Amino acid sequence: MELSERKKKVLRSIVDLYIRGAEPVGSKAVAELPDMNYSSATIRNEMAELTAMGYLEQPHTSAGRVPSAAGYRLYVDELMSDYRLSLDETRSISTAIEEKMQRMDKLVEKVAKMVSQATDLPAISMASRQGVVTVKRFDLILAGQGSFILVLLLSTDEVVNKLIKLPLEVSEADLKLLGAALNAAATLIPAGEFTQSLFDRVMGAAGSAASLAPVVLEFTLETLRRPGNTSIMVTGQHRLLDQPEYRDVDKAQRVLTSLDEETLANLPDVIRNENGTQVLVGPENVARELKDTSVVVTKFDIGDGMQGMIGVVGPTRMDYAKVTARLSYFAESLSKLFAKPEQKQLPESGEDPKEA
Amino acid sequence: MELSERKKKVLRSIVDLYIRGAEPVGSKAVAELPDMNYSSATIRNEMAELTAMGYLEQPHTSAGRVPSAAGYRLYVDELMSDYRLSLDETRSISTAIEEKMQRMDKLVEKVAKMVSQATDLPAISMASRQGVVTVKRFDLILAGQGSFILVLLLSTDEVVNKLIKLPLEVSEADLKLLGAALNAAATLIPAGEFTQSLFDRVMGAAGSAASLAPVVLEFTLETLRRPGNTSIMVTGQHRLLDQPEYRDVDKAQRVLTSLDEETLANLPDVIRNENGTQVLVGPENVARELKDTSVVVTKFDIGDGMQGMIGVVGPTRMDYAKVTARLSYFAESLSKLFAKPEQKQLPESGEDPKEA
DNA sequence: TTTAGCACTCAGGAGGAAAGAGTGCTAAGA
DNA sequence: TCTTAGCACTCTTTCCTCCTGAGTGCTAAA
Repeated sequence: MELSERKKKVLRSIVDLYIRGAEPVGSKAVAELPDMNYSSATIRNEMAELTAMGYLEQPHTSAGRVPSAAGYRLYVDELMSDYRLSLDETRSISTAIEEKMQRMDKLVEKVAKMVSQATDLPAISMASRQGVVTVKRFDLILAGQGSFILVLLLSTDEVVNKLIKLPLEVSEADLKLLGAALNAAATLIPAGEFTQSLFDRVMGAAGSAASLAPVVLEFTLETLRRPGNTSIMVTGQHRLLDQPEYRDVDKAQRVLTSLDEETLANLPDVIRNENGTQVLVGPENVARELKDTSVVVTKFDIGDGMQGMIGVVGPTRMDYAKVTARLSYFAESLSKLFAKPEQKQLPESGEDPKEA
Repeated sequence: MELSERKKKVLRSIVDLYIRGAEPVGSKAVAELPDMNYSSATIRNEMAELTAMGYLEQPHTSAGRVPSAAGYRLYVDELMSDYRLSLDETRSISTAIEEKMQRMDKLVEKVAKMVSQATDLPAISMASRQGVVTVKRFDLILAGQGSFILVLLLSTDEVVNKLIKLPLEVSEADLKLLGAALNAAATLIPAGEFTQSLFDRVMGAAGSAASLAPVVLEFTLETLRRPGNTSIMVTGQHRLLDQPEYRDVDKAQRVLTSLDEETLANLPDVIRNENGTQVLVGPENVARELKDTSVVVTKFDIGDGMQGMIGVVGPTRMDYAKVTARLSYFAESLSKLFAKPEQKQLPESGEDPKEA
């Protein structure tokens, strides 16, 4: 059933007011809004109906109304006005991103911090491999007394290295031989196809370096198998306590705990596959502990089979418009950054700074 | 002035009781302890004196006593009984550590998680270089169309790599030339001595690859300069909220915030240089925000010029004996692990499992 | 269809009394 | 001289109760 325009307007106003004030909204407050040309009694009737329809809830008889999960859902999907980032906001996000980020996991960490700071909420950041990874190239570098460096160039263009120490002396020639054997037999092979016969083949071809092969292959296998979500990072937990709904320590703790635990590993499953920003309102959420909490997440492309995800966690009452806008901007900026790593371009935006 | 044995016994009992109960301790509670053979009145007199001496405090007239910072200090330095780890505890710590930890920063992360779990408090973990770092060896590996991998073997035996993409084509010969130039001119040179003339020398010797030199040298310099504390990690913040003193959200938030911020960068300065476990009681602490909080830290050796540090943050009332015991055990285990990476030995302990 | 008015509900704060915990002091006992 | 029992006193905490005010739903009039 479609809502009347007026009902939508009332609902939107209530959610907006509730987002700012964190307190149940009464009919009078709504009636006093500048462009609301009805009396509180009229609003009251509308509110009663919206409550009956399940979009609003009443904490108790004589309190105002609070949006229900369904109410938020509607708000997020249809009612909320676009939040335009101000020039200042885009600028500070952009310069933050431009700081070069070296490694994958450092990136995840930094992005999480920036997002958390930009939204004043705890943030999640994650980077994961998509699809199957293989080794593009093996390199072995002698590093002195019985140790060498193994360098793997992966199909994702990640470079992984490991210093391997062995009790026996290793010669340059041995390493060359082993390197050739590995590059011949084990490149472009996914983890699933690392069979015993592959091990045997490498060891056969490696001649005097055969004894080194197992260590190298084990490490390679481990690297290729490493759980898809290479790194995940949560920061800014303390910002949760800024939110009035988490002045209740128990509530706060439940949420913080489930952020700390591996609950978040499930997050990817919940996220729809499309790109774009997605809002998980309260009960739609990953973990039961998060049922009074909303999660806003966005995916972005890192290129080369890697996918990134950033998100924030906050009260269902959070300012979806603002949070969504900032997250999207982040995601967009990051995608562009990775698309053309040489010429760090950032999306144009914020020409007309104003808030909605 | 030395305290009488009885005063010490009373003080210890009060701290112990307060640690368990988190509530001011009255004379009656102390008198009722199994091996306390005095009446509450006697205890009361002792308590009055201990209060006058500054070891105890009274929240208000009719509450029991609470240890003052000086009281905790004395407790930690002299009174607390050794906490013997139970067999179960040592075992679970040991197996946790035995899981191999790949990279330095992963290690820091894992250790922090384990410590936090073992102590039920937020934990800090940190690994940092000691002294000056240099490059032991440069390697450049061709990686296809205009990109190559730079591999640095540092004096700490860390291996750092970076995939460098350049607009121009790079030839194998160029890389060889550049590699030779780098190894000749820039190995064993600390960051402080990366002068312009060194840049010039490398570029001169690199011939046709001269244009690649600056990128490589810049990255090297950055790596060598990277702040001593390579990685720092804080986890388990949510456990702080378990402690009754942090049911006060504002207090909790202040502490969490200062954990999140870079306040911790100062930690190394505060820590005495000796090894061993150190307790920072309340006001002795790093940041003003932590004045109602204690920090227990231990250093451990990672070898090769790297130093590790683990610690926990909790209420001044925390169970120092237990926390100290667990931290020390962790540190000891980790040191041993790094001393002989091949034969993972763990310290013997917990033969006689019992709590003090 | 909208609005004014009114009776009703209920959370939250203020005030006050009572309970309970703990103290310090005094005087008696070992 | 040291220890302990007893008691008056202090102060927090808890539990009432009462009151206020915000907000509602309903009815009747515009």
